[in-house]
Amino acid sequence: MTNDNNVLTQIQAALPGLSKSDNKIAQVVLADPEAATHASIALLAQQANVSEPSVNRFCKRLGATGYPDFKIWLARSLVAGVRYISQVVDPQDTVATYPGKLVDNTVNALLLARENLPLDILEEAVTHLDAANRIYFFGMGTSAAVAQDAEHKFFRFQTPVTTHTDPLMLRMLAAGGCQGDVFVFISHTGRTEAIVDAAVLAGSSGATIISLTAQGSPLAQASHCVIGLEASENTEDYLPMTSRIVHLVIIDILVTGVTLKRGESCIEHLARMKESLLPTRLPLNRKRTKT
Amino acid sequence: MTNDNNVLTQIQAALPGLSKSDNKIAQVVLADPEAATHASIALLAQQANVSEPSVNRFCKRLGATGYPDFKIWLARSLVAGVRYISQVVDPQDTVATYPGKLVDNTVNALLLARENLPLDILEEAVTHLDAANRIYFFGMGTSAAVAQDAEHKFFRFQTPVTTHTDPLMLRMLAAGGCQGDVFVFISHTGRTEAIVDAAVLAGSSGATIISLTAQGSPLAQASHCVIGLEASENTEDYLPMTSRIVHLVIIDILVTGVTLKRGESCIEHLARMKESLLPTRLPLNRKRTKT
DNA sequence: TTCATAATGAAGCTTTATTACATATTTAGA
DNA sequence: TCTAAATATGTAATAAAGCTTCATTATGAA
Repeated sequence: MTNDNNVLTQIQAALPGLSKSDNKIAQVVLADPEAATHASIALLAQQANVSEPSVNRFCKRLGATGYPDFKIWLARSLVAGVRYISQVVDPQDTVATYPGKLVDNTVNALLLARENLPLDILEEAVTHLDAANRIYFFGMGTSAAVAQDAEHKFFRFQTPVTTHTDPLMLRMLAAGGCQGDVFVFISHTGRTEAIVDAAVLAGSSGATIISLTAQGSPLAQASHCVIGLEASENTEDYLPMTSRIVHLVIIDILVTGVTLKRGESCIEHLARMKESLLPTRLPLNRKRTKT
Repeated sequence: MTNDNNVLTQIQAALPGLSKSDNKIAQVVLADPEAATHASIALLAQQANVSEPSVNRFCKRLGATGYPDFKIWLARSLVAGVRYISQVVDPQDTVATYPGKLVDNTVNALLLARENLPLDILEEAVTHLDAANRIYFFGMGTSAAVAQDAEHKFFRFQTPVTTHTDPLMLRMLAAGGCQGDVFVFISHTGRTEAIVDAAVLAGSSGATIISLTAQGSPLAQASHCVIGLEASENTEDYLPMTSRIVHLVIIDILVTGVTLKRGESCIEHLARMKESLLPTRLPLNRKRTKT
């Protein structure tokens, strides 16, 4: 198999340059990939009106070693009934269909991100964050919630952390940055003017600038350490959905990275913090009445 | 196959009651499911030190029609290299391993949630939110970020929305609730005292109480409409990670539900809001220098 | 200990997939 | 427009893989 291990998108991409027989096979597979995983080569050949060797050749051309191997790859492109292709919610959708689509899209975005995780850059970011004297998270709009989540996780380390959304605060803080400060800018588009301006300002202040944003965007260009993500296609029509989820998982990765770097003592510290919350919790299954 | 279409968890669950040979086969499969999907029945039998018919019987006992069918089910339990079983990050992990594990766990949590989406309750929640005169989101700790995200999405509808974390505010707002108010409580554990107290207070105020929390928790018991999620096992050791992601996707579902319910005019409204942000964005790829 | 029951493996059989080769189709050049 | 090479497709034989039957071995209850 090639580096793209999703057979369905691969078939779809190859569709234009396919021969007559291959095209017929592709149609049958795309029409019902689920069924194809259970069909024998004879059945699939019959459904596509081609010979069995044609099916075999089709599989090999796609990079599989043969038909059974192809079926395995195909099965892996179907996640528990999830089509590994982004699905757009449209007005015809009902409660029976759109929730699954939304989950599927999120899962797809995560799987895509997983394949393109920039491990070296993540490691670099972890090193910066671990060594930081002070960490600032900046995000606006949807990314404000991501920044808040990041703060909530990072404040558990001994390093001081703050989160800001006010553009004026951003400018002042950015201008006042110094060696040992780490600024983390979070922006899906990487084109929010206030964020980019602050990043540029911070760039000439001696602070380290990490950004969680779109590859190649103005924000990315203004950063020392870019955790760049491929923008997903058509799923962010009116509200950013999948991108913020991916950002949050990246935050998880950074937090975990710092935790691992600091070792045992840090884990004890985390355990103590968790313990501190116990008195705020009710026992499980104790029904509360009037208070 | 049975109703549980994840072979790995199924094997793990069946492990105790397995015969000697079956156990050996199960060990080999669990040790490297990826490899098992590519192995022939002869190879797998050899690796497990059992005969080929034993492998065949093992597959049938698990509900497959035979070995090839078993391999297909197995492949579907491995999503693009993702093990459909939660993996714990341990101190031996490096940057090459833990990021993938974290993504995998998140994907698994989402797929688990997808299979157990309470569609009728989601629809009910959408109906309440659509009809609300006023919406309040309450969440503390990690759930504060989820609540903020929810506010950021819901404020786009014409309904007034606010988010709060202050326990005193919670109590006052809850006590002052009235018909037409919708309170959305977000809590992973469902046992945060301040949240549960507020929910109980709000319960006798005429307002509608929706909660996004653990099934059967005290918070769930105090709510009219519980979007309950199965707590994931061992992945939330020191920091809540996957649960908040699932909550965010549920928020997406609720937002989308209300959008669909309101129809065309609402989409136009969303488009206008999106358009309003354009002036805050820099053009793509324009490099910023000093500002 | 003995008998019944379940588990396992060996050998042959069936199904399924692959290869080799022949035929048809397309494409490029004269 | 025709011809020749290259490519695509199908037929038939071959090889591989998986399955079934039955004999043997292990296990457990009386």
